[in-house]
Amino acid sequence: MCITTLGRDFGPIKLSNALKGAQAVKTGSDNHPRAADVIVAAIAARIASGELPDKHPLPAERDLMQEFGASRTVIREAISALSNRGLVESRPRYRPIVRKPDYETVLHATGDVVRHLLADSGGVRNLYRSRIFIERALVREAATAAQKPEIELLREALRLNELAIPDSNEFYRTDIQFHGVLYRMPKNPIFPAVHQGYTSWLAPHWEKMLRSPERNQVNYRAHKSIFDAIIDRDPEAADEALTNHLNAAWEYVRVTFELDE
Amino acid sequence: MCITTLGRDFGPIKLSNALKGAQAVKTGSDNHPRAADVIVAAIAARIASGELPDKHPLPAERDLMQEFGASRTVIREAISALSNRGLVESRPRYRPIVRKPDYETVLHATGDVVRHLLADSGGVRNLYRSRIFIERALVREAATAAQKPEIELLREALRLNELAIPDSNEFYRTDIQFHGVLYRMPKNPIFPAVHQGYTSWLAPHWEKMLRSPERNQVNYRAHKSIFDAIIDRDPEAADEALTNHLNAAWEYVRVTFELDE
DNA sequence: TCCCTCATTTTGGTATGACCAAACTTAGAA
DNA sequence: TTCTAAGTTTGGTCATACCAAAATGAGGGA
Repeated sequence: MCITTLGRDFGPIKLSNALKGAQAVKTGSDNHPRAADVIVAAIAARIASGELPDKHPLPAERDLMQEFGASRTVIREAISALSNRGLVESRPRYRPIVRKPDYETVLHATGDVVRHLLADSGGVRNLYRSRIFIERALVREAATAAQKPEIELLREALRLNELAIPDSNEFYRTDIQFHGVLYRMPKNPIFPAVHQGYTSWLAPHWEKMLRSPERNQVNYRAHKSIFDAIIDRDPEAADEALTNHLNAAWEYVRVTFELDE
Repeated sequence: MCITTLGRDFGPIKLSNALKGAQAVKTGSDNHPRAADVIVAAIAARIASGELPDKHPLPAERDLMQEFGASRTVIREAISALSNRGLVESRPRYRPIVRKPDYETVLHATGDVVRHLLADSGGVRNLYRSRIFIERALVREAATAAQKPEIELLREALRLNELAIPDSNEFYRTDIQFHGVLYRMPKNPIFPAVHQGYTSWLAPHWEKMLRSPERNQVNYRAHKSIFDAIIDRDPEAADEALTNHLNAAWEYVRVTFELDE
């Protein structure tokens, strides 16, 4: 049992200043001598080196505190930081899972902040405009340099999209897939990650939109004309088709949400 | 004074299961009934609403614990989370400063993870390739639709770049500025943020590279040909000039660091 | 023998309370 | 009035404790 005074610790104790400056040679960073940071760095290094393999659980907090000679408070703070940075994935009562970062992780970690940025309509608009910008470049590239296998992937995605016209949910899914093929064409893992970012960040707006086989039909035709322009090796036409398609979609969202511009 | 047993708390207590499920109606989220999350959300909301204005300090931890009726542990965890997400900026011993997120904040918050991704040469290459991809689209856009004021900005940046040829450090800076004008042209805050991401992430590689007035001269001429193509309204030429410029730069880095491909 | 159930042990989530040192505030000296 | 020193917050850290859910293991039924 523990018998203590109930008072808080607002009583200052004045025997300080004796051995000042001897505490933190740890971080090296000028302005961040936090103990947790060292641990974050150490664990991050282990993850990077593969010593803590992907998908494996982190050691127990109580083990870590022994290992690093730190209090549980600090360990938890470190784990929290790792989690927020996306290096580990921590569900509420489970062992945090190591997650070697990939570009999707980065996007995922930022998701929250981005959602904040989208609070005002201008944010959504900017994000969407950037998406148009990227995709225009993607279809141009596709029209210029797409190889047969990629074309076939796109054709297949288009076919599935057509089949899904009657089912709006399925159409939504295949729609994303179709655009996803575009993002995979440059064979650069960054682009699919960006695509996932776009779809997940814009999803709240898109999903609330009313859908219908008629709308789906319109969108499918847009996809088809993009595809046709690509196999025709006509970047200008592809660019224009894509631009029209996405602008029309934006217009639809704009009206639905009664945004300003 | 406090008289306690020295043993840790590994003694399990077995009178559980009685009032289970009565702890956390708070978060609403299925899998994250963490107390800290509620507080994070609450504070984040205040920041978004402007109740906690940008650049103002957060309330003291001890005040927050009263306000939310939570322990200091939880408050700290919440603040740590906010900090990692870039919503507040916390220097070691100072009051955390509220920081309304912008796109640069997002990039900044991810910086660490991205640096991890760049550990292997493939990461750098992918990032750089994505940069080429974006900038190609940017110069195309510029050549197609740039207005006079923007052209003048670009001209000025080019002029400063030329003046800086003898001074490699200055040249490096004006080089970045020149490209920066390109990123600002679409009038979308996302692009400058991306540009900053590129420059800061790639900086470790670029800065170590040996520079010389001769190299600067080459790069300046590349910038000039890009600029010329833009004022000629020739997207193809601009695209090609930019591609050559960045590929040459990559080649230079590749050789310097003896990367694989 | 194998699967399911239940008791036991770990382990994450949270709360207290305490102490230090650096930042902040303020009152008094120059 | 300005500078300085004392006093007061306040962030960083530690140690301890308890709860409840997850993980584990032992025993019983199919």
